Amino acid sequence: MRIDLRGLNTQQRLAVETTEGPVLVLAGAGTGKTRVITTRIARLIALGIPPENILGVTFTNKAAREMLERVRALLNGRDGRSPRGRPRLSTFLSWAARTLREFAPLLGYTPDFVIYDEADQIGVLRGLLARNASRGAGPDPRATAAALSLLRNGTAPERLRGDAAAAEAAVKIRKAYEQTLKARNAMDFDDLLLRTLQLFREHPQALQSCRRRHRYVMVDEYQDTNPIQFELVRLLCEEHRNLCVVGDDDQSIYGWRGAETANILQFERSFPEAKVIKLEQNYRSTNTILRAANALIRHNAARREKALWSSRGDGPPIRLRAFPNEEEEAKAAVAAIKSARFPKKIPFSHFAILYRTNTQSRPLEAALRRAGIRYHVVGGQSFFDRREARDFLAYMRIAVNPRDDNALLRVANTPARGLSEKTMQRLLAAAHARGISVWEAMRSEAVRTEFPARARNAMKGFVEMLEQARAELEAVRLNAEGKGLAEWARNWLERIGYPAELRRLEKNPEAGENRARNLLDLAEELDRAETESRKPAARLAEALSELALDAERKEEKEPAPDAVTLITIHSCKGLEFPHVLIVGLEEGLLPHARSEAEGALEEERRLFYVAVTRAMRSLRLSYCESRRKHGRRVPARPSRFLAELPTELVERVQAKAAPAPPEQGRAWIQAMLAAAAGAEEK
DNA sequence: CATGCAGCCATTTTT
DNA sequence: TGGCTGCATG
Repeated sequence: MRIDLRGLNTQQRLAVETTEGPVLVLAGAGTGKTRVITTRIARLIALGIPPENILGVTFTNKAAREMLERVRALLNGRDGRSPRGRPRLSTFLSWAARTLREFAPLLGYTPDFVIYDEADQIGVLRGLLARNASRGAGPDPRATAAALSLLRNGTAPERLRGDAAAAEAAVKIRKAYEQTLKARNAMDFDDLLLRTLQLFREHPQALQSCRRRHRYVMVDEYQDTNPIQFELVRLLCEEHRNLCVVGDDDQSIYGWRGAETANILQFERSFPEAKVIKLEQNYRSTNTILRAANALIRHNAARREKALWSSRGDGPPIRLRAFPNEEEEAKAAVAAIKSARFPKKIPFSHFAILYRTNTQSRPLEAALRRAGIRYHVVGGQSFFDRREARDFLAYMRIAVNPRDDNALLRVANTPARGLSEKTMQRLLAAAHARGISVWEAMRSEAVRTEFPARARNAMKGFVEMLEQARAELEAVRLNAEGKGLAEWARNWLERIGYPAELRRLEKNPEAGENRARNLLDLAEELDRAETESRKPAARLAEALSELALDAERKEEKEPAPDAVTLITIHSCKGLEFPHVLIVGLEEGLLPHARSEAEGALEEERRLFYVAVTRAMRSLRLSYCESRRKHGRRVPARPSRFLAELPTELVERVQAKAAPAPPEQGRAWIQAMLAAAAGAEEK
C-alpha cells in the first residue's frame, strides 16, 4: 500500500517523508498543514507502523475527528483495505485523561476520578476564598482561577500580571485547593497535565509503557503548547525521538493561557538534530490578503521571518468601512452578504463574521434574524453552562462519587426536597469542622443530631435517594454495545421529578420543553461514549470525562445546512472561509484594552493576523465610531492595526453602504452619505 | 421556605 | 444590555 504524494509541493513532501527523528514544521497560515499531518500519518500506516502506535495531538476535539476522517479517506482511497487499529488522535487533555485512568492508583486517585471544568474550579475557589480571606470584597474568584492556573503551570509568582489581590490569593490557597480536589478524587484541566507529568517522573514503568505505545508522536498547533505540555512530549519522545511538531509562531494567540512561543526555540535545543521545514506557499488566499497579512505581522519584533505567497492572483481589494454604531455595522454586514450572494449564487456558508469578544455576536445575530438568514454561532458559552446540563452532570457525578461536594451542593435541593440553603450551609460547616465531605456529614449520626427533625428527615430522604440510585447503577447490565446508562439516568431523574422541575422553572413552556429535551439528549450521550470499561460506574466516569473535555461535540451534531458563521477570532484558528468580515476593529477591542496593560500587544496583532488569513477570496473590515459598553454609549476610535495595512490594498469607504456594486460611482456614494446622515439623526 | 422584584455589577480570548 | 445577588413578601 502506498500513499500518493504527487499533489504535494517539495517542502510538504519533505515533511511527509521525514518520518524518523525529530522534525519541526513551520507552517504559515493556509500552507496545507493539515494535509501534511494527515498524509504523514497515512504514510506511516502504509509503511507498516501499527496505527495504534501513532499519537497525534491536536488543539481541539473537532480537529482530531476531522484528521481521523482524512487519514481514513487517504487509506481507503488506496486499495480499500482499512487498517486494523486506528491512530490515536486527541487533544492533550483527552490523551492525559486516558493515560491517567490507567495509572490513577499510582498517584493516589481511583480510576473513576472526575474532571472539574472552570465552573467547578471557581466553585471550589469561592469556598476557599470565603473561608480564608477577610470578609467583604475578597479577590475575584475568576481572576484567582486564572492566576492559580498560571502559577501551577510554572509561572513564577512575581511574574503574575494583572489582578494583584487575585495573584496573592492564588499563592495562598494553592495548597488547600489541590488538597480539596484530591480529597474529592477530582482533577481540573491543569491537573490532567500536571499529574501526567508527575506520573512520568515518578513512575518510570508507566513512562516506559507510554513510550512503547506512542512510538510516533505529532503535535499540531505547536505554538500554543505550554511548557508542561512540551515537557510531556519531550519525555515521551526522548528515546525514540520520532517527534514531529507543526506550528506557526505568528499564530500564537494563547499566551494568556500559558502558551510559550519559546517552545519553538526550545524544540531545537531539546532536539538538536531536528530537521526544520518551512511551508510558505499558501493555498488559501489571494495575494492581496497575503500582502496585507505579511505587512501587518512584520510589525511584530519577536518572530521568525516568513513570507507567504500564493499563485491565486490578486483578487479584489480589502474593503474598510466605518459605521456610527454596532447596529449599523451589523446591518451593513448582512447587506453585504445578501448582495454578494444573489448575483453570484454564493451560499451563506461561504461567509464568516469574525469578532474579538463573544458579546459582539448579539447585534449581528439580531440583524441576521431580521433578514431571515441562517447562522450559527461558534464558541461562546458552552453547552455545559446551561443550567440543565450542569445539573445533569452534577447528578451523574454524585452517582459516581457522593463526596463531590460541589456537585452535591448544586443539586441537593433541585428539585426542592427540604434541604434549604441554610441547612446546606450548616452541613457544609459541620463537614469542614470534621474534615469530612458533606455526604459523609449527612450520614453521620453525630452531625444529624445537630439539626431539627425536619432537616434530619430531608437528609435521610436524600441519602436514601442517592444510595438507591447508586445501587441501581451498580446493577445496570450493559447490553452488547455497552448501552444501558442512559436508561438508568433517565429513570432516576424522572423518578425524582427533575424534568418536571425544569418545566416548572421556565415561564415559557416551550423553553421548558427544550431544556427537558436537552436533558434527554445528554443522557443519550452517556451511551455514546467510547470507553473500554464494562463496569457501569467506571463507564459512567469515563463518559463524564469525555463530555467534560469535549463540550462542543453536542453542538456539532445538528449540521446547519447553509448558514453564515459567527465566530470569535480565537476559535476561528485553523478554519477558512471564502468571504470574511471582521467587525469591531477598534481601540480597546482589538487590541483589547486589557491586553495593553498586560504587555500583550504583539499577541493582539497576531490575533488580527489570524483573522485576516482566514479569508480566501474577499475580506471586509469595519469599525464603529461609537459603541455601547456597560449599557452606555461611548465613542470609539479605529484600531491602530488598520494603519499598518498597506493603503494600496485597502479600499476605504466613508459611509455605510447598502447593497449595490461600487462601480455605480460617485453619485451613488453621495446618495448613501445623505441616507446615512439621515439615519444617524433618528 | 420559595418566589418575585429591584438594584447592582460586569465584560477577553478557551481546551 | 442582561445576568445575578440580596432582600422583602406570600
